[in-house]
Amino acid sequence: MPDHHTAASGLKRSELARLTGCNLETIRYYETVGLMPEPPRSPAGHRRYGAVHVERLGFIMRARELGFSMAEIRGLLAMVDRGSHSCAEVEKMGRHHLAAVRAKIRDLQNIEAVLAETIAQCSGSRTPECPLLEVLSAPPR
Amino acid sequence: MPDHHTAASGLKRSELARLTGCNLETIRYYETVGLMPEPPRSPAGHRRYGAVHVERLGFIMRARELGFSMAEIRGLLAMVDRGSHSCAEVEKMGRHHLAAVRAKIRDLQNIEAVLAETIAQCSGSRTPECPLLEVLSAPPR
DNA sequence: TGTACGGTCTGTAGCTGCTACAGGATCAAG
DNA sequence: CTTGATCCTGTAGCAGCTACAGACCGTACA
Repeated sequence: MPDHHTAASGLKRSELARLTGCNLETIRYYETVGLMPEPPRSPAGHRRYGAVHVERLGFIMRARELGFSMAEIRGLLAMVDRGSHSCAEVEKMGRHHLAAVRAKIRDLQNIEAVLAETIAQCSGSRTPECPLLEVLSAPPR
Repeated sequence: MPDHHTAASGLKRSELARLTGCNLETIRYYETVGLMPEPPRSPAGHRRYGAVHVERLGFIMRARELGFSMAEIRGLLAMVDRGSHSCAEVEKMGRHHLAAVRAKIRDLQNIEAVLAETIAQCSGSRTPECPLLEVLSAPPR
């Protein structure tokens, strides 16, 4: 069997990308901004990733999926690295982010209500002018 | 009475900003990207805005508040300018945008659920490790 | 008339979180 | 040994602004 890359040699960037589902270029981006550690290089200068990098990238991607900003992720990773992460500190960040998410949901729900209401008036198509354009054109009373 | 700016002379940029609540620099930005028309200039090259610009900027700001993208606003403004805007076309854009808003709400609600659930486990603080960090560290099963 | 202070002008760089090239080096298969 | 895929770096672009530098301008006060 073709055992190209042993544990010692490590994964190529494209392999890490496939494995994690992360975009190829995004990996390099995470390295340049310091979220991902710079991996060791092959003699020719090619990146060789290990299990550490797979885990780290997974962490970052899950955090991104939960909407954490890069700055927040940096903070989370720092706590992980320190090892002695106080759960309270992590929880605080989590609560803070949760509040932001809820605020965003409320904003969008307001938008949704206005849009839905306005468009509902539209659908009769009996009205002479377009209600949506009227809402946008009118000063907010 | 100090009638500085008559209808003929027009508003300064800072006045338009104050009047509409729009950021000063943003007005120039909207001009460079073609959302706002270039205003006439005073002999010294200073912008002089009229009622047209006040209305236009209001339209843009209300559309932005409803979450329309610049491209969409460009489309809406084009319809307004054509005058012969088919309400059906506007409605279609509106519905499309509404769908996008609802999708975003759903995404955020999923995030909210995961975060809230995880953090709830946190608050006991009896657990040895932080549940949020565990969720982020664990592969998605 | 001078001068001080603020407003306005332009161009350009920065922000977030990526994505997409160009142009060169390198690797792996045939 | 050649070909094609992959890798490398640096750089520019996207949305939607925001902020600064450095040069003008315009007005109030003395």
